[in-house]
Formats: sequence, C-alpha cells, structure tokens
Amino acid sequence: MKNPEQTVSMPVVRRLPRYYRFLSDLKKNGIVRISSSELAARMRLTASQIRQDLNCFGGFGQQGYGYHVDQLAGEIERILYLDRKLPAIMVGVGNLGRALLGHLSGAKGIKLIGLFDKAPRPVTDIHTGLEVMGVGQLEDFCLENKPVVAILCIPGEHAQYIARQLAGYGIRGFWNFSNVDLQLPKEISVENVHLTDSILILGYKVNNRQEEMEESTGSADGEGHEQRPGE
Amino acid sequence: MKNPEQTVSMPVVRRLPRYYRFLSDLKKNGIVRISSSELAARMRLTASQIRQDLNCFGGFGQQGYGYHVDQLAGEIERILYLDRKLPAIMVGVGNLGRALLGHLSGAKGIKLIGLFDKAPRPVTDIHTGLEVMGVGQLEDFCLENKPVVAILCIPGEHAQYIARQLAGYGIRGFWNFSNVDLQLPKEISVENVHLTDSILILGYKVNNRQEEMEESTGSADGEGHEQRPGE
DNA sequence: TAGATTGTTAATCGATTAACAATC
DNA sequence: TAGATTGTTAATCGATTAACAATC
Repeated sequence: MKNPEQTVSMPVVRRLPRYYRFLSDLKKNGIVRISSSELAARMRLTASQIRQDLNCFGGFGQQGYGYHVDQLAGEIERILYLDRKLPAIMVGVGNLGRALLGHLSGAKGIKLIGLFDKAPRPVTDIHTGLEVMGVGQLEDFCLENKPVVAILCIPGEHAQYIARQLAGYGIRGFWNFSNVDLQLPKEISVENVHLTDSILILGYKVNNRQEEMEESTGSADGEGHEQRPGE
Repeated sequence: MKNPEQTVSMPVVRRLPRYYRFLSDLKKNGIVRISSSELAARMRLTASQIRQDLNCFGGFGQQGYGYHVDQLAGEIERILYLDRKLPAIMVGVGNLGRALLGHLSGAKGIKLIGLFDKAPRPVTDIHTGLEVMGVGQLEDFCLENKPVVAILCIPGEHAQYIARQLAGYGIRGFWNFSNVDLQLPKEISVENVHLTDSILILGYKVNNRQEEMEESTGSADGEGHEQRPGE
C-alpha cells in the first residue's frame, strides 16, 4: 500500500468492483498477464486512469511487463476487504428483500445473520436458513450479535426512523433500497440503490437521445422511422 | 428551456430525480415557495449547485422570491418526460424480476407491456396482468409492439447476447440488473443497477472508515469498543 | 541491451462553488 | 423603494488525461 494516509476518492472506489469483475473474468479465461492499455481497451477506460487508480493503493505492476492478472485480482480483493465478511441484517423481507437473499447467499464480503420484518413469519429462508423475526426484536438481536451492516428493504416512510434506531444499535453501514435519502451521522456509511431514480434517469436518456436524433436528422419527416443500430 | 442545443451533463441529469423527490415532498407538505438556499439545506447541496442545475433547463425561479414548489416540480416532470410512458419489456422474470414488477406498476415514465423468460409460465402477473412468454417470442413481439426499453433481470452469461438481439429488435434503452457491462452501440442507453458492485462499495466504505477510526483513536486499545453515534 | 510498460508528475478538462449584477 | 434571491459569470477545486523518466 502506497499512501496509507491519504484517503482515496469515491470515483476511484466506485470503479474497484468493476476492475475486480474484469480481472476475475480474465483469470477465468486463463489470461495471466495484462497491460494497462489492453485492460483499458476492454473496459473502455484510458490506460492512464487505470494506472492512476491502481497506484492509489500501491505499485502492483511491473515495468515492461504489465500486471499479473491473478496477483492484481488478489490485491483488489484485499483492498475491498473480501477476506472478511461483515455481519449483516436485512430489515424488510418483502418481494425485493427475498429476491436479494438469493444474490447475497453467494456474495463476498458480507454474511446475513438476521432477517426482520414488521410481520414476522416463522418461514425459514431457503438460502440462509434464517427465520424472519419481528422488528421488535431488533434491539436485543443487535446488542447480542453485533451486526455491522443493515439492508433496508422497507418503504420510505419508515426507513429514516428505522435507520436512526439501527444506528443507535451499532449499525455502521446501510444498503438502502428505500426511496429516501437517509439523514445519519457522517461516520455512518450509506450506499443507496434508488430504483425509482434509476429508471427515471434511463427514461430521460432514452427520450433525450431520441429528441437529439430527430433534431439532427431534420425531424420533419413525419413518420415513425425504425432504427436498427448496426454492430 | 434555455439552451436547447447544449447537452446537459450526466451529473446534473442524475440529480434530477432527487430534486423531483424533494419537491414532491415539499408539495405534499403544503410548502408553496422555496429558495435555493432553503432547498440546499434540506438536500445537503449548495444553493449555487441547485441554481446552476436548474438553469441548464431554464430560468424557473423569480428574483427576490425563490421558486414556486408546484411549478418547479412540474417543470422537472416535463424535463424527465414524465408525461409520456415508455413501453417496456422485462426479460428474466425470476425472483428479482418479480420483485421489480411491484415497483414498476406505480412507476411514472414507463409502462410494462411484456414479460419474457427462458421458462415461460402461463402465470399471469398480479400487478400487470401480463403473462410470461418465452424468449423465443421476443422478436415477433418486439416487431409488433415496439417496446423501447428492456429490463434485463437475467444472469450475466446471457445478458450480452440477449441485449444485442434486443437492440436489433429496436430496443433503445436497457435497465440492466445483470452483473456485466453491456457492449452496445453508443446510440443505445444503458442504466446499470450493479447490485454486487454496490454491496462491495458499501463494504469498502464500512471497513475503511473503521480502519480510519482505529488509526485516529490510537488503535492499540485492545477491545471492541462500541460506538453509538449521537444525533 | 533494446523494447515495453509502469509509476508519477504535469497539463487539461469538467464540475462545483463563490460572487455579484440584474431584477422581482 | 429596500430587501431578497435569482441567473450568470468568474474562480476554485478535483478528476481525468497526457507525457515521460524510471525500470523491468
């Protein structure tokens, strides 16, 4: 690690999982060595950016050679702390929550240790083997089992209240699927998955691009012209 | 609209749904008027940024007064094209896909018109009233019904292939839940929801903050010290 | 050694913030 | 009118890209 003092910027951190995915893929394909420019071409980034990003954490390459795929993947695993598993609880086990359970069972870096819902059910989750407890049991459970991460799959109306509560019980990170922005002390981390925002952004991009194209093609052609993008 | 020519930057576009959420909330609370600085305080942004962002699309405020909440919300609705509904299909109706159906039934800007899965089921979706077709029917369906957006809830291994295919059938935007980066012609829009990346980022933030705190507090205190953030 | 490619510094670009004249 | 707050230009900040000396 190069500069253990200086904090790494969020844009860089957000690219790490993507690097990790691409490297894992290369590894799977038996590729042993890769240069920053080769990786850049595959990831549609610049070689400069890749070298800059990696050098926030250390000099993992070798001049004249490039990077060992396997070694670099290992370094990123370490940077992302994938050797540990953060104990996590899920609050809100509705359709979305249950869908996430499948994804989480194989996920690195995290381990589900408790499920909670307003309406507790004795139903044992097929993936985790956990049963769904009532939110009333949150405090006792947290104090005893010390989960660090909470996955919030509850409606926006309750999210802020529950989050505050959980922060008080020692939760330090929220994976927030509710459609609100949680207001929490700054030492608490939040990663939002704002599905509604996301689809609105896509809609904007699609509609907007359409408009642009109509402008540039002279627009006044009257009828719905198909476009079949090549490649 | 101020500068219909100049394209708006993505950071600005990505903030629009959030503005829309906050304004809808203010409206719901009966607040009629708001200044950029008041809104900035609520959203934890700078007043400058808000004024800059809005002015990409037009001068919606009034000097000495601020912004009409209701009117501004309406403008953003229009900017996001929420008066239209893009016809959309879902490909992959597993746990995650089904969970999204609930979210989409009330969503603005989009309307589901078809569901597809490798294993078609005659099961009619409770929200949409649509039944699940086989992927084999995609081409015919698209050519006939001209969906514009595809929601991809399929495993990464198939996503690239299906996406190319769909692009050929006229799909212009992808809401991509598969854990791969789709390579598509640049005129096609993609909005990724990379859940695995997202949880890794959260894990990094939590672990990293923990490390920082241990450094600053002198670290060598031995035992798991509780932290209960106030406020 | 010569060739390739990194690590790193410097230059550029773009986004955010500050400042203030315009104006309601 | 005086006060408030915008729209907009200028300054700052940060992130990306380019360049190149170091080095494998």
